[in-house]
Amino acid sequence: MWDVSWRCHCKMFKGFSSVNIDAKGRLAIPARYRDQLSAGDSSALVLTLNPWDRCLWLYPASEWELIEAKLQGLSDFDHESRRTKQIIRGYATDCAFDGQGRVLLPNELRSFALLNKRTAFLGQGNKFEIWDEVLWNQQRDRWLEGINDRNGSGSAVLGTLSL
Amino acid sequence: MWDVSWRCHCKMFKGFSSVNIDAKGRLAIPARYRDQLSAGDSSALVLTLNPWDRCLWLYPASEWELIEAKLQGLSDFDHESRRTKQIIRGYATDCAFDGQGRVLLPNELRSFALLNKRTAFLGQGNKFEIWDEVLWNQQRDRWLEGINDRNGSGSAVLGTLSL
DNA sequence: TCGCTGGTGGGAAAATGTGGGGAATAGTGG
DNA sequence: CCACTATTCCCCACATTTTCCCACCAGCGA
Repeated sequence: MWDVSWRCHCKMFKGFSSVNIDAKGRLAIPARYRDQLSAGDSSALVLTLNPWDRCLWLYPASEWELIEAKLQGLSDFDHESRRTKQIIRGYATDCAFDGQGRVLLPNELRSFALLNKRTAFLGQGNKFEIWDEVLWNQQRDRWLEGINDRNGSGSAVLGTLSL
Repeated sequence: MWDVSWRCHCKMFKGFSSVNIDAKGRLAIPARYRDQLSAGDSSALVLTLNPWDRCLWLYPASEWELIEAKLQGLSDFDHESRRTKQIIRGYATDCAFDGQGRVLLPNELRSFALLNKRTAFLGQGNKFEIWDEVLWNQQRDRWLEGINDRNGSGSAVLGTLSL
């Protein structure tokens, strides 16, 4: 059995940025994240699909190692696990940013996530999520509306959450 | 399972202040809170949105760590949990105050909370809430009017509360 | 009245976002 | 195997935004 459970990392990514993808398909990483992402010397990044949402995930290479290990541990006999592995690993792409701190998004990934120009860039703990901005706003608003309706009846998970 | 349950903190924030946001989007933190907020040396703060109301939350960085830990514990396989993480973490923004004790509110957050100039600044235990003043007054009045109707029938949660 | 503290405004330097040219590389077909 | 095309990469230059800092005003207590 594998035990690549969650570790405490110095830095968790968080925060929202509205960024543009230029005509060449380059996405400018907000400057405040660049140091964290290129941990030390290597500016190696891994870009892949989010298996649950129409968006991309961007990992620093060091974090990706852990994901890779976790995937390794998933059984091939379980249909769900097999698909997850295939998607996440199958579309994982090495990338790095250029002198201006931009990464070139491969066409396949860009079209999967329906990315055009206006793009939402979200810190999500060990990774970043990259959404088409319109799509992201829709998701967010739907959730925010829903959360009030669910109030009281609330979900089991969130019912106990005190923020 | 995580057990980051509620702890007793030295200081709980409370109290109301009416503040202005200037033309550059800077909010002046009332001076009496500054020492508490910048616990010791670090003036690090985290600003995010309140998922239940149209207002912002301002945490001292140390408090945010606890929230971060709670979010970390939520599973990615549960849809509801995933959204919660995405929203709260996705909009969490590091900030700090400048030499004059002001914080710059990111545009995204300011427009989410419909903030203009007149702003209500409310101590809420481990955090502050930042409301558009008009909106806050409306919410408050509506609540105060409604509470008479609810008397007796009351909510299950509040039913047991003795103040 | 003076001096202090807290709130407000704004200017200028520095950092960041954006576009695009052209060399290098990879991919394609004859 | 070569030539041609398309893509990727790396660099420079410019416009804009952000950040930092200084100056001012208003209120309060001594």
